[in-house]
Amino acid sequence: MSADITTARRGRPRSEKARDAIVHASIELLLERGVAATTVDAVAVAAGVSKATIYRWWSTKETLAMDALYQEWATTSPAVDTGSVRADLRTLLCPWAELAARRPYGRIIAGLLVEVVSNPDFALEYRARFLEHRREQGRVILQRAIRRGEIPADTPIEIVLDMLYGPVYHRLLHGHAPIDDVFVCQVIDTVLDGIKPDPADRADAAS
Amino acid sequence: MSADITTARRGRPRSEKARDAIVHASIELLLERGVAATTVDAVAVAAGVSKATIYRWWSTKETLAMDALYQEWATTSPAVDTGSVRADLRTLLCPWAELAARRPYGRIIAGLLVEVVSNPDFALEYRARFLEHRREQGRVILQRAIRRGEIPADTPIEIVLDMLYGPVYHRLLHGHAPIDDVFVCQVIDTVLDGIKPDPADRADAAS
Amino acid sequence: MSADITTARRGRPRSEKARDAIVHASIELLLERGVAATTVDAVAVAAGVSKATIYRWWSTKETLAMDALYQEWATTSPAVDTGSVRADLRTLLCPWAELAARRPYGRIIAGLLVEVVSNPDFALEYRARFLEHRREQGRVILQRAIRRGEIPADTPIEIVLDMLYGPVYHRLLHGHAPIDDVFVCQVIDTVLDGIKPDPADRADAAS
Amino acid sequence: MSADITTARRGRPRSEKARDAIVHASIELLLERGVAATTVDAVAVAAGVSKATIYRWWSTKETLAMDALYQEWATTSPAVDTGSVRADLRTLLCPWAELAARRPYGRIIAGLLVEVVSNPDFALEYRARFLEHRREQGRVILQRAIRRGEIPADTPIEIVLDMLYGPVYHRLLHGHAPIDDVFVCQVIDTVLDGIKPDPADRADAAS
DNA sequence: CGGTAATCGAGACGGTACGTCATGTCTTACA
DNA sequence: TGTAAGACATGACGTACCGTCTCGATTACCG
Repeated sequence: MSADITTARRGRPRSEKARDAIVHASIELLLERGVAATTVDAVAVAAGVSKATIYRWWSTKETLAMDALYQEWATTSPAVDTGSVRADLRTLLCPWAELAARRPYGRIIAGLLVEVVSNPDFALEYRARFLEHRREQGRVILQRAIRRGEIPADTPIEIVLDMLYGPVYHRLLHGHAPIDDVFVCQVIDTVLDGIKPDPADRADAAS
Repeated sequence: MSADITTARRGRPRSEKARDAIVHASIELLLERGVAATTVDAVAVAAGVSKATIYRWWSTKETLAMDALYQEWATTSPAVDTGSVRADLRTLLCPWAELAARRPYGRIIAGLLVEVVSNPDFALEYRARFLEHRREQGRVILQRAIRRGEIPADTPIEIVLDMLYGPVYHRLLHGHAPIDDVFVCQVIDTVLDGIKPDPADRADAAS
Repeated sequence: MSADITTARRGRPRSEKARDAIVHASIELLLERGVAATTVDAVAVAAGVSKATIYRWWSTKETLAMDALYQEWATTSPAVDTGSVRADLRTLLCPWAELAARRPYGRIIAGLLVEVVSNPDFALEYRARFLEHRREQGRVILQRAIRRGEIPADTPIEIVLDMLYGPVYHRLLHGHAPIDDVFVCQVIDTVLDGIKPDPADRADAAS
Repeated sequence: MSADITTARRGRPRSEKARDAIVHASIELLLERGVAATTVDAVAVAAGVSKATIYRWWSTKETLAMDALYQEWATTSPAVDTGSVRADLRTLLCPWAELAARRPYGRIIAGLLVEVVSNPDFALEYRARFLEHRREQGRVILQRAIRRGEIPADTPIEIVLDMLYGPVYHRLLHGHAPIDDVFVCQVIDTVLDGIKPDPADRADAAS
């Protein structure tokens, strides 16, 4: 990942100032206009940088958009152990949902999803950086809950994760309803209540 | 809404053959390549139609993509009354999920969402045609379930709808896991079980 | 040219009103914008006529422009016999030059010449209607002058005609200098004086 | 006018190879088809160049056509002093007329005149490059002839120039007769003889 | 402290799709 | 059959963006 500190690199070193300016300009333009309407030329101008410098470090506009989004999106609240699943999940999801709602990140995510659904390599990279990291934190919480006996041992964890993140992404991308704490808490509650049901109610589920 | 049957329309009438060819060619190209990589020229050639004819009826590529997707997507299974919520929801969601999984519709939807998150007018139209119609059917089912006493009267219906559709869209757009009947049924079961919880478990929910 | 009055033509007869409106609208638009910038649609709208009606009677825009120009341009002052070549030529050329100078006919002529230099059939038609008619009148004057003994019998008539019309067209098309009576008369005088020179001056012409 | 030799020019320098290829391809296509039928796309393909590169340097097709024509047309025979007006004018006009007759330059000129008669700015530029340069050489010859006493001091030089160039352009654009040395020499002779007439013949000219 | 080498800015380049526009044809219903 | 209305195929237009490239200038290290 990081260059060997003893390996001296020849030539002029990469300008960190330029990198920061590019990522910063990108995120602003992307949030304002979305991926499609953000041109690399515009980023270059806004960052006070040459277009060649951008393409030297990012092979496509989407790769740059991914890095730019990651910069903001990766503020990871560690999966703290509060003692209860419910609180753990709230601690995990609420700050993230708040972040998602604060600015139109949906514009960038939608643009990246276009690439995800068509470009398998990009999809791998995208999921690793934006989905898997957060899912892993949820997974830890759920497994801890199993150990604690809060939820059944046969809980379908992957599906539960989709039920926690899916509704938030749904509103983020479609914009038909707001993403607020009430919404997130209700989702968490319903999921948690749903995975430890009263057996008596499930009589008709077998049909 | 309907044209006056006695009012003769002047001029050459619109070619329905051309319209069909355009929509057909579009859906094929869109599924194959996605919205961004589908060019209007390519649609025109594939449909054996002039580019001008396309632009006469669809102002943007996204509008055309919406119409093309709608053609396939709008196969509405009416919200039949099977007698139980669980079966009603399965009848509603399973065929739709199967359809969604059969071909890469995610490619088109992602392309349309790009427009949705940036263009409010388009978003209204999109939601009316692709979200609201299906949500309304789910709403009917849930309200019937309330009348039957299967679920509480204070069930937060809109959130429940997001919990039913959101996870499916999540997998459709991110492609991290398959959309099969097991998944859809599990989502339905968890949601239904979650909205009629044992009151005793909710002690900490009030905080 | 004209339809046989005894031949009964089936169906609706051609609308002379439409023909006039088309030619009239054409000439106005052509003078205002030139041939290239005048669209057939615009002519149709201005004439209150269908585009199909225009194409029924004129196969191309240029053909229509030719007819429209001819309408105005064909005001033929008959080659009157005043008794002297000089006066005959003035009577022939001055009114025509005045007409040419009154409105920007050069715009239409330039547009037609584009077709002339590339389309031999059009060139034949154009020359027959716009050049040959006027040249013939000049030819008659010059031949009369030969019979009268005003100019030599071996006068190269075709070249003389080019020397009379060429300078006027030159100014008409290039617009570098005005076309007025002084100019036209000077051209006539110089040509007439040039074709009956003092033989003594031509000593070096043989080299 | 000339760039400061010490001022280093930033960025990739303009490709002279591309410029030459564009002008070359243009002149060939223009001569073959005329201005209207020459598409910028065709020029780009023939020159092995991007369309954007053409539009970067030439704002319109006509501007490009002007540059392309100028490349060939600007072969200036300097106004040599042979000792007699007649020979001077022949030396000036005959090679030019030969050039004009060799290939269908009329096709290009007609196309440019369309712009000349409608676009005043273009007209200025066109006249400066294609008319004025040659007229100036004729002017020099005629003024030298006045000093020598070969022609009257009050010779209307501008009109004489129109009488020398006009007939050639007339045949070039209308194509009704060939442009050969006999024609050009006859024009020169007639004009020269016409501007030093026998005063006795001009009796009726004053009216 | 001068050479080497990678970076940077500027901006021209080939390529490709865009959405518009004009031409000339065709298809209706009406006169 | 001629006409108005207007949809149609064709194809060029001029613009815009992408990602590559070629310059001269800059900035480190390395010898």
